[in-house]
Amino acid sequence: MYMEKELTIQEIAKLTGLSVHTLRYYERIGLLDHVARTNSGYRKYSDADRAWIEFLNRLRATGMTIRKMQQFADLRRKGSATIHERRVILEEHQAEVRMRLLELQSNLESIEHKIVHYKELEEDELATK
Amino acid sequence: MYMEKELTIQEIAKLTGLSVHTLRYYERIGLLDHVARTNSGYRKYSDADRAWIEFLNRLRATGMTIRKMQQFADLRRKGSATIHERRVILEEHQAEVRMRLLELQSNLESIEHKIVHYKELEEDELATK
DNA sequence: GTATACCTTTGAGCGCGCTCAAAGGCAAGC
DNA sequence: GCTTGCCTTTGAGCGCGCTCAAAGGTATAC
Repeated sequence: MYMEKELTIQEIAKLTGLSVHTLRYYERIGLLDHVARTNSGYRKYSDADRAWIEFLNRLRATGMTIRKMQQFADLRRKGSATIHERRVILEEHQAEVRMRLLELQSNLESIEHKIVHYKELEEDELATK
Repeated sequence: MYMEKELTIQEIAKLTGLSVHTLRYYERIGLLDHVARTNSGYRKYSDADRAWIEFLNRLRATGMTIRKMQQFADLRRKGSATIHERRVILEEHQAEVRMRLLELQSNLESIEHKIVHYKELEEDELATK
């Protein structure tokens, strides 16, 4: 039988890149379901917890606000009846991220032009010395 | 002779997308050089001001912090002797933005996979009804 | 000349996403 | 059994990037 490894808060922090403070904070605000505890009250994280945290990390890394992630987590708690609603949220988010990517690329290009301009100025500087 | 149009704070706000509050704030913290005034003390923005603000906007849109922008603005005030230093800052920023772009694309792909997964779940749901 | 709609400055306040402090309990080593 | 270093909860604090409030001056219309 496959035994799931249970992780301490330190271990899950290391694996997910979140701080232990942030892990407790995310639980407090409902981003994570109430995490299982040992007899003495210490948190123990399951592989499912880990997968969910890593998904939250991707939402966060793409700029989703905590409020939106809370909405998503709430729907998830309600079960499979909310799958469509969750997909809609992700699709809206996807569209936003794609737009931001385009803008980012466009702004990056402008900055790259500026860099070229500075290079030319530096070369002129050298030429007249 | 080409006459430069001088713009009121409202006009420059509309053109650059910054609020009038933010324009005054940027000036206070040294992102903008002291802007010219009318006799009665009202700000009047030049085309050069406008170009600089639009450049700041691109730095901001690509995630440069205000502190970094202040450094850049300080170098700019010191004149052409700092061109090389400014280029270095922009190149470092460029590298960071490129990395963030890659991460963003990778995270977006994961989210897109999740969307596909949700679609499949929805179809299964329909099939069993 | 007065209403109203702008402008000025300075300093305070806010929303976000954490981050930390306080006070106390638990686990493992010696 | 005591030390060291972890864990718990609750509530306060912080840094960032604005955003607004207060108090007062100015410009234009009527």
